[in-house]
Amino acid sequence: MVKYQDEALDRTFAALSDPTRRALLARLGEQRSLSVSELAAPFPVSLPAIMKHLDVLTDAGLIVREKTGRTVVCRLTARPMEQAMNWLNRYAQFWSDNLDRLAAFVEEETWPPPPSTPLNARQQIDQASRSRAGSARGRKKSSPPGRKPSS
Amino acid sequence: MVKYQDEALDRTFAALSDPTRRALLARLGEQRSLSVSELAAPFPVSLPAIMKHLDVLTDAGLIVREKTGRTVVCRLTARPMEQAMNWLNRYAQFWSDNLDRLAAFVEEETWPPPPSTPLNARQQIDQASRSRAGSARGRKKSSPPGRKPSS
DNA sequence: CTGATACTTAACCATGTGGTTTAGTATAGA
DNA sequence: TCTATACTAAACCACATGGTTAAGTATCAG
Repeated sequence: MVKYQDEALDRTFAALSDPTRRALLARLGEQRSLSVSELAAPFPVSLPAIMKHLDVLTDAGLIVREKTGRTVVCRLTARPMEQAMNWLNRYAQFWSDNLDRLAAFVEEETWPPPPSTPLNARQQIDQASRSRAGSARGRKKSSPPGRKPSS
Repeated sequence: MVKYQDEALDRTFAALSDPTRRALLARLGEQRSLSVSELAAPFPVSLPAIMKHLDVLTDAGLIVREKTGRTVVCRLTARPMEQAMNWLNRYAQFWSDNLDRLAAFVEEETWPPPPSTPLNARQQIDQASRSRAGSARGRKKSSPPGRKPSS
């Protein structure tokens, strides 16, 4: 039943797992619509390589392409991203919960400084993620208000 | 500079792109700690196959394994998930923004019926996506923008 | 018509992924 | 000590991925 969603998630996460593709999406996020060659220009790989990435993104439903004359412009679509977000959100509090227990010995690592946290979009989302956002980065942080799910 | 993060995202998204691995994570979310064989039991694949999945998850930093005697238990860690969330969040409104412009002709597609909308997490997100959420699943069957490759 | 531009297809290659079976190591228990 | 249990390692396979080069096809500009 939830199978279609499942496959959509597969493709979405798989599509997002490549830095080139994430960069492509990011550019489309800023420019809203770019031709294939404009899109490909900044990357050090061949056009066909970019084409394949665009195929993957199209396949995942993350972008659409429309041809006008001989040029093809790409634009973002959002639904799959949403699904991905939903999946992550669904388990978010479980993770934060576990994180608290693990925090002790996982808190080393090589993290770069808080990277801009650029958008206000964060504000909406933060309502859902604050509970762990705090504990995860600023560890220490006593038990977050997040509810204890199991047991 | 942001390179480490980048690779971490690669691995995180890649790890999440497999349904078996998502299911493993989900179970760990509910049980908090399970042995390798307990973890593997419900799945129709061989133990070594599960082992490989666990390798991938470990590699992505999504779980940790600790050995006690001859059994190995797995637990979740949360940071990579957070990063993934952050990445998605960062672009969330760009997408919804673009989606609004696209809504018109993207509203076909083959999406399954509104599937349970399981968590309240959705409510927060909806603030960002509502505007298109409605129009997006109208499903009207116009011209499928899905690529017409040949000819 | 000619040629450049914009994209697509095809063929190929190296590597990675998800799975198998088979064999191994290590610990718990009789 | 012997054996079952719990996990790991190795070798192999089919197929997907990310890249290449080279050869199309289609459209716009002269």
